[in-house]
Amino acid sequence: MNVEPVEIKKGRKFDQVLEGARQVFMADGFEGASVDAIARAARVSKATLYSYFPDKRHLFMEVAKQECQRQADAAIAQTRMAGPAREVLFNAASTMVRFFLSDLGRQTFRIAVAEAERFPELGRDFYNSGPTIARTALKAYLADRIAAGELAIDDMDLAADQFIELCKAGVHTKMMMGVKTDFTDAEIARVIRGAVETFLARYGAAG
Amino acid sequence: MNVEPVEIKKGRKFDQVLEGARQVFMADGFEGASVDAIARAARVSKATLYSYFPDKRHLFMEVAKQECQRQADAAIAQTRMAGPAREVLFNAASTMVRFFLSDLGRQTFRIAVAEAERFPELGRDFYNSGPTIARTALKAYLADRIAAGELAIDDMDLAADQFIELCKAGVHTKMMMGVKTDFTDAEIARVIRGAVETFLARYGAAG
DNA sequence: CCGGAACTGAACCGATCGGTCTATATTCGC
DNA sequence: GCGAATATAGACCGATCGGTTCAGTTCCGG
Repeated sequence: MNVEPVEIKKGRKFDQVLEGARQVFMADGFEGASVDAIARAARVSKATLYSYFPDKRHLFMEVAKQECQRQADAAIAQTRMAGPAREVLFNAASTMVRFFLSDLGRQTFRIAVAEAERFPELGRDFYNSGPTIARTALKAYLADRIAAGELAIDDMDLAADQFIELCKAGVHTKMMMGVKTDFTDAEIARVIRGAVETFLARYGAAG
Repeated sequence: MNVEPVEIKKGRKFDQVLEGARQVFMADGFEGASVDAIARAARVSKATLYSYFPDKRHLFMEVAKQECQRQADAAIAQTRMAGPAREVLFNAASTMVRFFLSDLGRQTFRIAVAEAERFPELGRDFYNSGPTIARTALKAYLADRIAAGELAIDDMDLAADQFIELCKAGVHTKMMMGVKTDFTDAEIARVIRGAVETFLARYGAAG
């Protein structure tokens, strides 16, 4: 009876390989990452690496998929989705903006966009594990507040997408193109407040 | 007496090279494009190509810069920036959304994001020739409507960025990640209307 | 402590790529 | 039509990369 019932994959260094690959892929992208560099980072021989994965592409896909799940879980756990709209939306916006601007968020987005054409299914996985999760959670909350009479929304899908997009205003594109990489708390707060205010101006159930 | 008085750069095939490079770079990105493929597309020998540009990197930068200028000019010429807010914003949103969703817009954005880390100055050039132009024009118009009493905006930079971002709601990320690549006119119209409505709900000078 | 599975490191392979070079051919000003 | 500038095709080079192979070493359950 094995203490570790998992480990379906045979081999001791499996996790090492994935972790090394994660580091190098996230830092250098798919093309930029060499298999030798990954093997080095994982402190594993190339032969071992290739005993787990048939090729570089599959290794990348595995890392990407795993990374998506990790992000989605973290994001969901972090945000409390109950209570008055202004406060909850503020927290949600805060979480989103800070994720967009984090190293992880930046690298993930960059890789997803850059590799989506090479790996069609990868883009879909990224999207469904990231934006879709946030959107679904947000929509559920919005429905709740509509029922509570606090919001009035005709097109919930559009509203959710607009809110997410508003959280990028002025910072996301700038960062993705390297124009500005560091933002002060004041700058971030401005974007967050602006997103919430604009969203509520449109969808708040004004008297 | 030459019919073509231009050709400041020495060499007859200069434009051919740039045009070929444009095609291949836009189709395959920086890494994906091989110099041989570019020479082939330009119907020029590699030696000729290298007589104009010291290396692949410089060639790419030149193409990128030129492409940015072309886009900015087209966008500005296309949009009429005068008159009532709802109508002008509708037109502006229409132009922006359709550019985002065009092949050119998609490829440009993808390359800018993918290569911004490798070429820091490239990202800046892209941004300053693209989003900045749109933002500046938009801000000028907004100022005009504020003076006319039609809009009330405290933070014009944020407002302009929000409007641009609203034009991406639900379509841009989806397309960049390959989740959905074709959009019906109805879907596009929905995003445009939504952007204008939300923007005006927040910034319209309500009675 | 044995035997087999897992791992190693490094050499190796074939392909691709960016870039150079050369010998020849074409163009163009004068 | 001459001579210089420019263009050509393609061989070539060195480097890198993904992936394989192999002889030897380490690990681990029984």
